[in-house]
Amino acid sequence: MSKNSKNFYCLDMFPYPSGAGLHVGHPRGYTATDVFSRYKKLQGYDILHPMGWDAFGLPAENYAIKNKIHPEKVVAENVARFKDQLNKFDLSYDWDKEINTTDPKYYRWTQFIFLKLFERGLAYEAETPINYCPSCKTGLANEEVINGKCERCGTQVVRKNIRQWILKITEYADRLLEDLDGLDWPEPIKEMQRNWIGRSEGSNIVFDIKDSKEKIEVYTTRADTLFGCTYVVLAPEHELIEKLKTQSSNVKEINEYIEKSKNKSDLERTELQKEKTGVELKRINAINPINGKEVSVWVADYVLGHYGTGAVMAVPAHDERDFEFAKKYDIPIIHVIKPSDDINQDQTEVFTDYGILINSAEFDGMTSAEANKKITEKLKSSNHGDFTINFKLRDWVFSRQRYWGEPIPIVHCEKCGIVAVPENDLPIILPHVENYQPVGDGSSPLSNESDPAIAAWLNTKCPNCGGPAKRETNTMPQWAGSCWYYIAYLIMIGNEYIWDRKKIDPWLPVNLYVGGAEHAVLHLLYSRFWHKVLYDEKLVGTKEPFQRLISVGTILGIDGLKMSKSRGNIIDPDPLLEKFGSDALKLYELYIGPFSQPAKWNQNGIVGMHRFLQKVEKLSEIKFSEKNDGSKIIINKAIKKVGEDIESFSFNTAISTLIEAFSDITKNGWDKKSAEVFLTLLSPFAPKMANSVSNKINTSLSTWPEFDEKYIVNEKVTVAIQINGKVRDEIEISINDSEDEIKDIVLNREKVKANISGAEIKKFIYIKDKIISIVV
RNA sequence: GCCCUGGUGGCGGAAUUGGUAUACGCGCAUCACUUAAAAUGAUGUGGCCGAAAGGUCGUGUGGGUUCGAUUCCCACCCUGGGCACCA
Repeated sequence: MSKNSKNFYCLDMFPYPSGAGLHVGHPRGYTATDVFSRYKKLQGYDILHPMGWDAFGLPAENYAIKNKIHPEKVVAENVARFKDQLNKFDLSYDWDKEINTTDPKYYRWTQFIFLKLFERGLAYEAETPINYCPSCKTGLANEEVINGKCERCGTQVVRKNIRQWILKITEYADRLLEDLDGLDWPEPIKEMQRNWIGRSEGSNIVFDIKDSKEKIEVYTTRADTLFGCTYVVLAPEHELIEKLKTQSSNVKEINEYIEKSKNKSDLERTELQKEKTGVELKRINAINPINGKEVSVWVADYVLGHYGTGAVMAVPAHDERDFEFAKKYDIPIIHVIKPSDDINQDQTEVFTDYGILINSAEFDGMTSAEANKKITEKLKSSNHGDFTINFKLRDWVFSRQRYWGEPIPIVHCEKCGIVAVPENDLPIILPHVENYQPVGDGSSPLSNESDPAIAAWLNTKCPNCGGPAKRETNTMPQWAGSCWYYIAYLIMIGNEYIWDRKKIDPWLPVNLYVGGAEHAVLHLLYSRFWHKVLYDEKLVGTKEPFQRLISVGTILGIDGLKMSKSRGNIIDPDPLLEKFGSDALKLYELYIGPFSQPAKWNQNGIVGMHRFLQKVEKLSEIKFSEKNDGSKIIINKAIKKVGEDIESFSFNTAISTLIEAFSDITKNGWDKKSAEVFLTLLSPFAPKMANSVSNKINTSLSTWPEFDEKYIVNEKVTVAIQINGKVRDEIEISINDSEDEIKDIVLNREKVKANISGAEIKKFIYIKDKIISIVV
């Protein structure tokens, strides 16, 4: 079964129901999807436009801890409040499909998907150094670290070794990258995902070690610079160091250095201002496989252990970092690339661009691209190198040492080790406990056995051998629930969720998905990953979840800054709704500016929309006249323009078209048909007013009108006359007039004659419908 | 540093493939209605010169291509976002 072409799935990124409630910025996206849904419905589509709550996660939990109210209660209260506020906007949501990620019936399936990941070997447990937020007291995913700080609270992240569940998102790196091409998403967001995935084509090159069987394999994208390699560097984590250091004369120094860099956070290690440091593995020499030259071997923390092979060949002449390091430690610098267009370049500096090879034996004179290939091929023939591909994307740290999340459906058995909970035992319900403060030592609050409520949950039987076992106490991150919620709406029947391709396939992929660009590499990457796993499991039928994505621009406070409680610049929609009504507020939400761009709130802006609606209201009092061509032309042009603008999310211009059409027809005279069409065009934006007026004048707004081409084409048009590039006159012409006819008329006009004042006409240009340009 | 946005009146912003820059809304000014104010309606509203007609300068800055550039090209400046020792 595949997507039903009559079905239109119009989806908002579901909100986190925060305690602060809605401000005027939230409904911008909701208003847009509302307009779009209503518009598509008028076109005869079956619309799915659901809403729900992404309610697990830190804010509710932190609020709960602070105010000593259980998160369950906090969430229930916030949801009620949010929903109440949202309803005041008169949005056309299918509330019978309301979902909540904290509902055990819901997270039964979140856990189910985790089991699928586990079965496929895509979820594994590991104790590795990860990013840890000391304030939230939990591990974080790479994507949740912004400039070295916790995405949630802004605290500086530290490195910590904690037992973690990790998802192998890297296994899907290629597909996540490739399938972006087929998506109708904003290019900048695709680009952000591409950069985050960070595919890089290069070569692995093997350096033998002198008087040893060990080898160092490095990754480089610049095999063309291999002749310029004067040392190789191992990351402090590199396992080869253990083997090599015993033979070097400065073991103590090396150990100290490794110990020191272990304690550094990623931020400290990558601080740009920071001077590079490193230690040579003395008496160890590596052999450059291309020319047999011996080079020194170093350990330095400017090389990352988790990328490529954790080792690099250093070419100080053609890499900034190596250059800096080589200068500091007095390592030779050999130039092997010259810029193609500049033979006399100053060879004391670094040159990092591609160019032409020099000092590279038989490769001299080749371009970088050519040499890259040829050098790697030569190495390949002697088993000292090959082409390879690397990704920046790292596996997803998936466990949190926090209470308010989905329990991971795993038990730890003394005999059997890690055992998956059988699907029939799902959901593993998060126990209702009183003590859920985070601990901070890398353990979860759910491992505190001194609390009897926790102990009762924690101690269980192994599903495998029946012996004593303990539940996994880490919980899932907030992103888990939102990874598949667009499917949850489809499989919800009554109050139950039943996974059924017959329900899913007719609606996927989501036709239109609207939300903030801040999720470009978090939610939008994670859910694409899960979706692909579900696709491989044949649990969904499409490779991608969201076909068209539009990002909504943030609405800023009147001070031009992001609205926040602490800045005190939050605009509460309630008084505006009361004074002007939902129609006017929604109109202004969209009229304020281009949809995907940020916009400053202006308290007065809504007034114009209110005035417009008041005028529309008076339509019910006027006497309709006979149809006339003037109004027909206006309304047909409006049908075309408003439809196109809605399709392209240019709501601001759609609304100005409506305003303009209204005042033009008012000047021309309203007939009933024009009024009906106008109200239909208005109805997605201002449904209350449109329907109320339509009732009064006794028409119905059930179908989106089609425009009549013959009223759209202009027969007469006013064009400007330019003389030497300056507008000097304008003239109304019929579009069927020939250029000669027009030339005749134009050149005899008084203003034109005056401006030419007898000079010779060098050129006469007539662009049909647009302009007449005379050059003298 | 790299990648991506955007820069147009007092303000938010319009302008199809290069073709009358400033649509639409806000604000402001004048007028009408009113005892008055609010609300509403009408007219006007980029700068400069001019009584007007009209002229002239104007889309971040400096160049270029073109009969014609907000739009295309080159260099630079600023705003917002993302990434950041990824070899």
